[in-house]
Amino acid sequence: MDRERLASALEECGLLLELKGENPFKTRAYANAGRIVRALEVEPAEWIESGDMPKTKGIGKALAEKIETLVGTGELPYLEDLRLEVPEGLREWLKIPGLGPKKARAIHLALEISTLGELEYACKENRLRDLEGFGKTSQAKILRGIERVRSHAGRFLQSVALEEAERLRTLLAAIEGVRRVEIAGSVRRRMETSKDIDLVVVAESPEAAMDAFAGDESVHEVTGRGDTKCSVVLKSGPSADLRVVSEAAFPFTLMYFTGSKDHNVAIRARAQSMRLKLNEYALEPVDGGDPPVCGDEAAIYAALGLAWIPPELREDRGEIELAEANTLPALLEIGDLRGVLHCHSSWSDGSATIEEMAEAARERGWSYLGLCDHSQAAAYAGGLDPARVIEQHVAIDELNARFAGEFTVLKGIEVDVLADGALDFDDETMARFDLVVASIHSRFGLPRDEQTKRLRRAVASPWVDVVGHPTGRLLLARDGYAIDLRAVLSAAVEHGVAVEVNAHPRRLDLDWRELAWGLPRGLVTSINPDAHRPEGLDDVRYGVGTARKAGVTPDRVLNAWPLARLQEWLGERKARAAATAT
DNA sequence: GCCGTTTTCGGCCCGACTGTTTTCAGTCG
Repeated sequence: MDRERLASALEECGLLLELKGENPFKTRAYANAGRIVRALEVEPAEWIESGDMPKTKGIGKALAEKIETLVGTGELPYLEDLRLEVPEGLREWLKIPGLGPKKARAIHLALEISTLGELEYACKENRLRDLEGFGKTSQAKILRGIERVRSHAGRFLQSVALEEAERLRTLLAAIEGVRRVEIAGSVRRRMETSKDIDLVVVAESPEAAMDAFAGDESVHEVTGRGDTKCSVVLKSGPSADLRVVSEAAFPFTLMYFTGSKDHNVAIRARAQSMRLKLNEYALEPVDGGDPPVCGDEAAIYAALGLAWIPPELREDRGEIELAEANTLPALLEIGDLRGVLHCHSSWSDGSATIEEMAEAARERGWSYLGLCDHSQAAAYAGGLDPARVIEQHVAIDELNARFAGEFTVLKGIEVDVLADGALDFDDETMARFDLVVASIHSRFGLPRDEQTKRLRRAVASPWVDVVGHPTGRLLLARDGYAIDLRAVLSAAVEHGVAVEVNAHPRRLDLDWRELAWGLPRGLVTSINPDAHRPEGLDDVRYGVGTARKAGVTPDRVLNAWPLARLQEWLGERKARAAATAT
């Protein structure tokens, strides 16, 4: 049993206990255990064998026993029983805004229904309206919520959420009397997907700020409004919350609503241990006395004996300890990028010429572009055969001659990894490239062992410099193929191969959690836009967000290196590969 | 369920908002 499956099983226990109406702290203990497992550095079996498992904070006697059973037998009778007790459809109800475990349970018991469809029907039949604790308004709200669950599954890509958040920030900043406005929440932390958008403002007239926010034409519906908070649903799908606070409270509110929840809990516990109380308005001594003056987030962290923690790292994954020791990484910034690798042109499935792509990269201040069109096996994408490769290289040589050293197009390829792990070209053709990205585009359904073996074999090929979108996931659409990713990452480290962070907002693959696992083991990455048109180059911003979440510093990113260093690295690899091939 | 330098029971982060209620429980972040 791997970490993911163990964590899911524990979290499912927590969820089912919640729906059963158990002690909320008990349910939290299971959810917490799930999080602990997901953040493990080792496989569960090793965790148990080493004897560390029962010693882990948050794992007591009961959880230790259940984890041993799960890992040992692959099953947990306790969970099986819970599943029988709680109908499956009930879990879906929790995605409906305003419907939590207590109310879901109350409806289930009173009306003896348990699916989304039944709930919808019950609302339309006015059966919720007459239930104790419910009414006409909440029935209508639940009905709208069901539609929302169906149409959007409740989460949105970072690209959608960030774009909307930035537009709203601009809108609010332009209002007279608005002194400060910032994006908070998971968008600020650059999560790969977000449920909603959070904004915090300081305004001379909160009314005016909320009026502008609620009245904007992008707003579909105003779902709540009080003295300090206004909630809306946007036409584009996400909901957005605006909070208006005083100048003095601003940094506290910003920090609070940036989260993550786990980070906040840990920070509050730290404050408590220092006899301080932290909330979204202030930091105050428990025993009275003057609260420390905090004009910005950095001052709040400083008052808690910590260095300022970049929002992307606030996930309670060790960042607080680093901040305490003042050893937080100097994270990659978008301005650190010197070029991009892995882009397509009209030679395969891109929509722009090589020159147009190169010019677009130049306009963005970069000095090189790794052109990696598809190889022949990707026939659906117009993959190049060996003859077309030679033609393309002539075209690139001509273009580079015109750039006269001011800009360089690298002769790359996104070579298909065939089902058995072999590359899509023979050594003669492979030897022609400056840069090789190896990706899987077919046979996603292979068994986990075979898929792992396949990609490990590709990583071990001396021609390969970078692994492309290593899991093949499409966010909110398709899970990645079954693979032992950490085995692949370990192989990449062993062979000095980089693993890309595919920056397409639908991919963000490699996942930041796995990248964070690889970094202390020596993993090198590359922020690859995988652009199929010039504007696609701007997707690197999402990849940079992902890299920052993982704690990536510029020295670990191929395309943050100056061209000379990159070429030296690629040249050495190619020389070794050529020697092996003969 | 877990935890413990006030330790084996009693607390576990905490405040705003909503919709239902005449004083509050549930949800959310």
